[in-house]
Amino acid sequence: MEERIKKAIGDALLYAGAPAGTAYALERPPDAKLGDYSTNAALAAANLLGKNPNEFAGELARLLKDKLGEDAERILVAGPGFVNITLSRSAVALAIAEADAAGTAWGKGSAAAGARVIIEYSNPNAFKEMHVGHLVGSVVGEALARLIENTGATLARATFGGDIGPNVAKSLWALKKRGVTEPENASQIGEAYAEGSRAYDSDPQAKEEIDALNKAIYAGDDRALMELWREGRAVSVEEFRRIWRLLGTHFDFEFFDSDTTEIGVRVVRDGLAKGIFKKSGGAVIYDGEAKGVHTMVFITSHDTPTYEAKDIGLAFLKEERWPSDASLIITGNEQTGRFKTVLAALAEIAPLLAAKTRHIATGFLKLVSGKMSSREGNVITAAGFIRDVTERARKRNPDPLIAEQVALGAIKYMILRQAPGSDIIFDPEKSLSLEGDSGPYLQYALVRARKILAYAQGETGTDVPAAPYAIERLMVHYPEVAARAARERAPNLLVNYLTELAGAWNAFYAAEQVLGSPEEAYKQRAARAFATTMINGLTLLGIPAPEKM
RNA sequence: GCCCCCAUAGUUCAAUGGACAGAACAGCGGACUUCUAAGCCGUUGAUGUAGGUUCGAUUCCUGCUGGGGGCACCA
Repeated sequence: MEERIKKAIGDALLYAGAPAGTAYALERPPDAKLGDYSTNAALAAANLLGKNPNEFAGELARLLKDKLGEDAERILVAGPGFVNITLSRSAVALAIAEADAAGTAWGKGSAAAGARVIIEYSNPNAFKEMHVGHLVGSVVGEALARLIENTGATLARATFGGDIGPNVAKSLWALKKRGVTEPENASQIGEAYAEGSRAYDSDPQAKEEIDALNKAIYAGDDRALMELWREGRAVSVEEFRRIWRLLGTHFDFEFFDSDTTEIGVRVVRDGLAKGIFKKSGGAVIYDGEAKGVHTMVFITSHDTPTYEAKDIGLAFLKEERWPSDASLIITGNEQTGRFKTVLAALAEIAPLLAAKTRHIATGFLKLVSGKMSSREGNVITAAGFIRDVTERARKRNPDPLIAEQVALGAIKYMILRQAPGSDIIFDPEKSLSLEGDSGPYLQYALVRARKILAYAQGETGTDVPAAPYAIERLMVHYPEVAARAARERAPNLLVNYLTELAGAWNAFYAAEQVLGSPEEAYKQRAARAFATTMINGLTLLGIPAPEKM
């Protein structure tokens, strides 16, 4: 529908003498009473042509009436020169029939058809537990992956975990001290990390031992140590996979630090020879000040690579394993500055690779009670958080499977409702609430529609209402919203839309009887289209669509 | 010290340079033997501050105030 209108506007603008490629917006008017679509095309073109906006809008409206024919019921000029289009009931009915018939294909786009996109997210570090912060990246990354896939792109999901470096040494040091040779579970390793961190900061001798361990891990010669390292890593990764499964995500590539050090060091040394990097105090640095980014160390004076060198290595490794047209990296916003430096350096080493790589920051998850830190051992782990919310959801849903779907819906909604990048503040008590503007609100609206459809026995009433219901007119916009959320990498646009859609459905549900009504057939189709739209939308966000609640 | 981000109802969040700044929670007031209450309807309440650009600024620019993050051998 959107495309048809865009084409009509484009043709009308050309006919009216506006320059080709005049930029304008086609959007939903602020009030549904004004119509289904609104454009500022007349304002934009009149400006360029030096004409009176209102007169030009009138001209555009007449031309559009001609072009759109029976699709438009009303085309009016409003305000400073907006042209508002109200769809005819046949055009709305057509869109609803399309939604109903298309099923899971409803809302699928083709804007990125044929493109290969690799997206990196979640990025937990082995030898630590995943905390609620990782939940943000995992949820946002998966939603973006699905949104982009929905526009026709071929997608690869990648995650990049730290499995080497001082943090790992801290954990191994404590495990060794406890005499552990075969780590049993992730929380044991998480505790060891906290213990090692504390010792590193307070005990000079421990610090020395840990630094030595770190070098030994890079060297890889100590067989017993490497065995413990492998075991510990395996236990960590197994737990990560369990949580990813729970969250409905999976990875085509699980990269580790240890995979990227060699290639990273090689590329940086090569760049050093070309003058891209500099030696400074024995370290290899990228002097970013001239480019307005932070100067950072890539290879330390102890000859070990920093995360920056590993990120460079990873960029090459990804390209080698899965050549792409676009590469997205999702991390917490505290890494924004670091990625500016890494991408500035990469732009000098491999301009094409850098040009297609984009860093996307997610917000920090903050507790009302203060910042969390795995170093201080007062983390809320991802697994523990999900468990708590699920427990809470069980009060209303004895079925553990549904409780889990509701809990995950609540958590994901909380994360995805905000514009990506802004911090998420939550009061554990409040965000556990399943009421109001929330995931369960969307899920519940869907369940109500499913209930009606399940009760339905045939279709008796065949009357057609005089005007389309608000819920129908809202559904027409679903494909545009899904496309825009993908284009702008902003899942919150879809979340907001679905919330509005659920509200419109609930209002319809309260005001209209479906089963046994004179318009039963018509209303059943609207209910089916709503269920289809909601299921597809929730699926794109990675929010479960329960059968019952 | 330098760099980046942010500031919107009491609270948590929305708002491509456009129309009357939207929701939700909390508050206040309603409807209801229903396919219906995790719901529905009504209502009170906000753009930190001083300028600038624009026909039009929450949005762009500058100063100020307040908050967060980052800044060479950590990740």
